[in-house]
Amino acid sequence: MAFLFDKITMNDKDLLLKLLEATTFTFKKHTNILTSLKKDNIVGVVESGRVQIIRNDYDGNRVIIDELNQNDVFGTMISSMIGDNYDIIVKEDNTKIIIIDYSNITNFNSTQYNFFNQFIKNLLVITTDKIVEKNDRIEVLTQKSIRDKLLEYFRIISEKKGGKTFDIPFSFTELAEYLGVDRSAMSRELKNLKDEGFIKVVNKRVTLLY
Amino acid sequence: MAFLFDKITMNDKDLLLKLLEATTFTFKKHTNILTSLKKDNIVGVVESGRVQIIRNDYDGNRVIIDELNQNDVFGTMISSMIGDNYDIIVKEDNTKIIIIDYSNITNFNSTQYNFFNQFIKNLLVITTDKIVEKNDRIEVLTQKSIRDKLLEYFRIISEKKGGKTFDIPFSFTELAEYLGVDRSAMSRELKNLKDEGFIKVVNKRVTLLY
DNA sequence: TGAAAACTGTTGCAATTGCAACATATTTAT
DNA sequence: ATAAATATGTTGCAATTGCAACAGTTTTCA
Repeated sequence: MAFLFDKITMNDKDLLLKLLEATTFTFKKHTNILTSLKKDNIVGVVESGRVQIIRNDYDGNRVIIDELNQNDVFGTMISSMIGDNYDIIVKEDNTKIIIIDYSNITNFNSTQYNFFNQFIKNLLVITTDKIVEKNDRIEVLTQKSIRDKLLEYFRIISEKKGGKTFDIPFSFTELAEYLGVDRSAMSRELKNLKDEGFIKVVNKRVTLLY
Repeated sequence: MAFLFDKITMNDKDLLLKLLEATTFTFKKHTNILTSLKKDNIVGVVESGRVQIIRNDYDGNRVIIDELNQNDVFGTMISSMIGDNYDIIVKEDNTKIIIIDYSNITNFNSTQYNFFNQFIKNLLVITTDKIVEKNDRIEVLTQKSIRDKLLEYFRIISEKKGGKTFDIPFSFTELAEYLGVDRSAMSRELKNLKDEGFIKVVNKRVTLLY
């Protein structure tokens, strides 16, 4: 997995964060990070813990837009979220987040600091990886039936892990949100897939039987 | 809109493209670019013309993953597409595409070339913009009904344009693919929205009446 | 220009889905 | 340890949707 401070020494990282005026925050579980931020165009790095980017529909539906663990990077589009029913919710106590003002990155004059170049290259790799992830999800979401959404989702995970057995990194409630379908309807369709012998499900472990 | 060669002089651009061993191709309409490429991890820039990134389902459904016009950037995840039913289809005659090997960008040592830094910053901005676009589409796709998908899609366009009237940049056939729904069912729901007085549609011009 | 291809609008119908409303089970927080 | 909060599994039912099959229109291109 791409890491934002790859190929940058510890010392250079510290200097870089100072030059970019980065700040580290520690959050309690359930905190909504957005309300704690002053700037609206930032890059966030999860130093430890876990957060989710959520959108709440006008009609009460939740959508998990992103799920972020240690070393994951988010942000740079926060400005488009403010006042638009987005939440960035901390899912673990003592989650530590590094916040960098995005304009400090794009305006940074790197001629004197070699490692900045590596930093921005890393950031580029991470954002392109993220596009691939989004494309995967779009592929899943454009399937027409719940069955096809599940099978497409399983196919993609299975392909990544390189095997017919894998763990779902979600609760079933969250999986339904990820797929954009009703939880109970998904539950029913999972049962159908099991009964018809397409898959085996034990806890969060799925095995494709075809 | 972010432009890959922003703040880079014409001369520097030419030098940059030479240093990155970029190649320009000219394609005829209907060409599938992927089959013409040797490398599988590239950045493409549409110099002129129009292309679409399409995925064909196993069951014959098309999904428009991306739609690219002049100056748009694509690629960097092509490797994950090969053999996975993706097509990059040229939609206009004489479409010109600049192809850059992605590894030439990440491995480039920029200490001697100042403008490379600007280039990679531009690329970063473009990819983050693209993430915002993907998030928009995900938001649309996670709506549960065709009606809500349409309204959410209209809401986002309307918000961008800053007005209740706007043009749909798709054919209706393509819009249905973008929304991941059946074309005729979408057609029916559009009619319902019109009949119920929520929207007005003249050709590709939509007006929100609420 | 003229034929072929692509797009659009419409409708009946069967299949799928969301929703609501439960009962249990599991996890979290004090 | 216990109460509260979340998550899970299930089902009936009404509403929505995909699909198929048309006819008519517009666009493409040789």
